[in-house]
Amino acid sequence: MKIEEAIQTIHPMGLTTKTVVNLMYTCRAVEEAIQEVLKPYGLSIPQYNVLRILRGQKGNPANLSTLQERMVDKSSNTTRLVDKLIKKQWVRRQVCAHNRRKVEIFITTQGLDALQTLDPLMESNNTNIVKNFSEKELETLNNLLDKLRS
Amino acid sequence: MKIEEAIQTIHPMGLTTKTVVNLMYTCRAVEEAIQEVLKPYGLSIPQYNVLRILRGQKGNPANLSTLQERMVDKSSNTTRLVDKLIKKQWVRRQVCAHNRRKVEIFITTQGLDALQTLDPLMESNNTNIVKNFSEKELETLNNLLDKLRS
DNA sequence: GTTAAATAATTGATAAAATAGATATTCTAT
DNA sequence: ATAGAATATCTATTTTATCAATTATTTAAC
Repeated sequence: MKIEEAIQTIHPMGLTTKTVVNLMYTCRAVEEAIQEVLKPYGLSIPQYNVLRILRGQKGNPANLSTLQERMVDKSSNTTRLVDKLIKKQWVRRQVCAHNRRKVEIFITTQGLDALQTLDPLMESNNTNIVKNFSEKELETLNNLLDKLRS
Repeated sequence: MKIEEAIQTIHPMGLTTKTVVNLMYTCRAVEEAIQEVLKPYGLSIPQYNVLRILRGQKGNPANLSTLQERMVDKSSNTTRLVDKLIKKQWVRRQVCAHNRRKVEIFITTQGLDALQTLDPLMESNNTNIVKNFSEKELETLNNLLDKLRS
């Protein structure tokens, strides 16, 4: 469905505005699908994102500021977000020995287990989202998105 | 900047996952820029979106459910969102005469004025976002986004 | 016509997120 | 060694979002 049809706009938008609206609208649609996958596990998208970053550390901890830098959604209070994950026992927090302003955050075994359960669900969800795309189209889309941020 | 670089991922992602992450990351970047434009006016993106929909009605009111359908971000409580706009005196609400379960929402003159002030700011922000794109590239991007939702 | 089901919106209770300001620690320059 | 700036995180507050339950009205069935 074309974006004008999707949001039922009466008056045609300029190509520029249309592109921005389309990006946001499409992103929401994708996020809704992801949220559905995460919901049974009581995880929000930013929380899942943090777990993924921590797993990527391969045993090394990450500071709060490192997490913040790498997060897709940089907004909000990362301390609180991590609090929630600690409550679920999926991550662990300890003060950094070398710089006591810093805090080191580790993913726990239980956190890794949760991710492992989610991996195939996420993978199949993502695959489903792009199911109509050729590899070339995906490359094109990625390049255009990269360009939009430059 | 390529997406892997932007989020500093150590391990390369599959093309599928990469595309989904890229979409979300790029959307956040665009939204941040828009929020900066709206911030001085005390407007959130969904609130702005509602004002735009109401202006599109050209004097005709919209029901809450209509707003919800057309909103880019369908989440959240539309009643309360409209409450905020009423408090700012940018919209007006009245019970629908034909179907008293329904409510009719109108944009006020002050709301139209606010939008008119915002129009050039938004336009130039959007133009800036897509400044490196040819018309053809924009068409391609829109088509790919449309396809992603299908 | 009266009851039951369906629709439209609101309200209330939690939970989550955003923002600004405060606290603690380290670094730098004197 | 100490004051001031910079860094890193945390806390408190406000705002938004989520979800279920409630109210009000209309439609449909009998």
